[in-house]
Amino acid sequence: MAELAQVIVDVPTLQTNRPYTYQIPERLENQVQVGMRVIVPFGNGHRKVQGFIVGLDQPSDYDGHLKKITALMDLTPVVNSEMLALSKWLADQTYSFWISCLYTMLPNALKAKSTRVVRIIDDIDENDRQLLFNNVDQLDYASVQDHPELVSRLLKLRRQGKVSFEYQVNDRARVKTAVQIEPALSFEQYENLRDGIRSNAKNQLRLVNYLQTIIGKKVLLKEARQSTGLSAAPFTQAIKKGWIKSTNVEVYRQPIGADIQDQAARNPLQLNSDQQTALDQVTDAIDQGHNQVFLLEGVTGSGKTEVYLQAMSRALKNGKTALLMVPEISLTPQIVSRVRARFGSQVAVLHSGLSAGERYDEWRRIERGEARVVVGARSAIFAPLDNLGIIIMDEEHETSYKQDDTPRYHAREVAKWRAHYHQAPLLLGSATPSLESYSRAMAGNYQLLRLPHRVNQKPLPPIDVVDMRPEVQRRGETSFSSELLTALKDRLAKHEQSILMLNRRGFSSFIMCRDCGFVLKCPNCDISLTMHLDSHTMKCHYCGHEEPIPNICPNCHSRHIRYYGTGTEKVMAELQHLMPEARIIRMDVDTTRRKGMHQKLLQQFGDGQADILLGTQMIAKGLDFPNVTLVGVLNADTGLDLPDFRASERTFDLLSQVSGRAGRAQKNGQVFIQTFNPDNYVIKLVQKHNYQQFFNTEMQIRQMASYPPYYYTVRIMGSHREERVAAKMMYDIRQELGNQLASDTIILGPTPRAIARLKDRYYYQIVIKYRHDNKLHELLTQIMQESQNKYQRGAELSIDPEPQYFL
DNA sequence: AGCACGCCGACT
DNA sequence: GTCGGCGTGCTC
Repeated sequence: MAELAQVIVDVPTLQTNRPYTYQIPERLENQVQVGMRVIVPFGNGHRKVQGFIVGLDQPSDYDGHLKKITALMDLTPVVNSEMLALSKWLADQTYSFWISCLYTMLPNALKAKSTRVVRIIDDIDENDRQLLFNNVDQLDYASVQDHPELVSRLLKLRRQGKVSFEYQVNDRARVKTAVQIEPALSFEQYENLRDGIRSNAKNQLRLVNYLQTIIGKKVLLKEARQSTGLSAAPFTQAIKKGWIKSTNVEVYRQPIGADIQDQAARNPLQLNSDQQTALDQVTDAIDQGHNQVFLLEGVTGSGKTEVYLQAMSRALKNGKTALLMVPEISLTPQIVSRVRARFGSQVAVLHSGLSAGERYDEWRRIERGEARVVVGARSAIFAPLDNLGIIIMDEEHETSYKQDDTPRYHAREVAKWRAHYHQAPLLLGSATPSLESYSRAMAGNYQLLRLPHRVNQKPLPPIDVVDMRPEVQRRGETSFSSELLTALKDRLAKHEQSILMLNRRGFSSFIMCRDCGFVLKCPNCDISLTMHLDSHTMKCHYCGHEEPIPNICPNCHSRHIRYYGTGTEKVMAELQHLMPEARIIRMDVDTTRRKGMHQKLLQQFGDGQADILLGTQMIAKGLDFPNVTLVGVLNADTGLDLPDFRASERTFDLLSQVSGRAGRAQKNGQVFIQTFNPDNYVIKLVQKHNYQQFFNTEMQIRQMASYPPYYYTVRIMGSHREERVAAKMMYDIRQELGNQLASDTIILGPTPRAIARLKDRYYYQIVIKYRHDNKLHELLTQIMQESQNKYQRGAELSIDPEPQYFL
């Protein structure tokens, strides 16, 4: 029997980021297992905290007094051995706390809330008793903690031994239960009963009739009431009289819409030859348990989803499970209902709209093996599926798969880890693959699969690039070229719909000439400079280069150089003025902030309640409206000149995706892209629908500038309330790195971040670009470890591997 | 994070 | 001379 347990405690700090050894009390000896949650005393005050058992009876060189585990929180482990290993790997890879990784992988309901309670243990002054405790002998610490004078009184009383501070850990993981009933008597016995019931006791008679129909079955009380139309009272009576047996059973919370299925999608569709070829390769890997990565490059409308569904179906047939990842924004009811139609009740869906309880229930269905198919957004990569047969990641290039909160993991990397663990294939799908993935496919590390044709046999819509420079010169400031306006009016007359996208990325931070399209760039890095209004300078966030804000364009000497950007509100007003009779729906962060609004607005547009959908990037993804025949991009440039080496790639993705929204069904579509840079290679290649050539061009640029995928990158961020402390820390780190890294490793910075001061802290960063550097990871881990003691108090350090933005 | 220990200013 | 300020270090 195990006597000692290694526990990771819920204290997310550097110094406590390791297992602590606890004694297992005898009464728990037979129950403890690795992966269970526990409550343990921690620290001087013996305060109670939640923890996870990560090992049993492992040797420890700690020779102090060992405390005992207070309680077990679970009957079965909530973290299996795969997840335990994954959490450890994740903490190491992302330089974050083990405990944070464990919580990231689990539903929120499993993170206990702890409370402090102050209790009177000896006679205290009557005044104090009245004032502090309101004449009861117990007090919730949270209610006084913001009143320093009350807190100090309490601390004094504690020193005198008159009150004690106690800690409670409250598990929030609530299992929902419902009453289930079962007939307790036989058919004949109910017949006999009936004779004894007064004929005007209609409800009782109806109940007996009903019970006779469900003999041998168990039914939820709620359902029984629905079928009989009876209130709860007759059932309660019947239970008392022994006519019915009742039990409490566990039920799952049903998210709204969980029963919606797209009936038309129930059966597999006939695949075209491209789809079939792709599927065959994937199913081979599934059958053979081959841990291979596939990259499925398929233009918009090429039927990738059907390939996913049939691959998942194969995994299930082999007795395995399947995981489909979709970006949150594309996780629409349409796609979910399609998966449900194919796989029925075996499907669990994980998305951000679920309540904590619903998410916990879906998680348990997966964990117990009741749901063998999981569809979900980023965090679904941690779904506790056992025996995975395939992992699919749709829109693999989407930046939302990596986010900026710790642990800073990329879902694609976690997917690779899990696919390897299960010896299963990983299928990455996209119309515009990330350069990282595509270059791996080119190098033969990934198997490339291609779907170059749309399933409806229609060509991709023609794209007109509209040069806005003469337009603005002729007509003054406007968001609409005459071409686009004419086309919009034409659709309105034909009762067809249009989508207009306003690209707002990078909104106001860079400067562009309205006459020639010139953008100020860094002479060292070839990256747009960012405007800093506080210092009245243009700064490069890579190398720190700085110059004054120009008044006239250095290229054409025009005075129309200014920061660039327009809001949807303003465009909406202009459009309404130009086309007073058009019905317009505006979609941006403001109009979709309320939960469910996003879906509702799309629904309205889909139902034909508006002629034009005007929105930001969020309208580019996954929408499929057959009546949309016109797509307009109002300002294609905005994203192009962001001070970000991925700006071109993102713009190419975005413009390609939004273009794919036109002409999805029978009617032909058309696309207008308005730009001040009509000669830019990104715009030109979007126009030609030529991903391949975009890839080649962009790769050359990346190679010349030593960016990914030629180099790996890491960003180190340091902050402090005082600027010079933050700067000093980062220069020290730079020094320490300098002498120890590989010769072709490039260290950029330290530079102040774009938002150098945030929440009264100053931020500095170092960016490291490297090819092979076997010392780097270890060195960074060490720097992180040491940072606590080495640098001034109040200094914070974080490390972001492969950051999405360098801003 | 939260608590104790420890060393300096304004009070009975 | 003491109460309590928050800087520093530790939690099995």
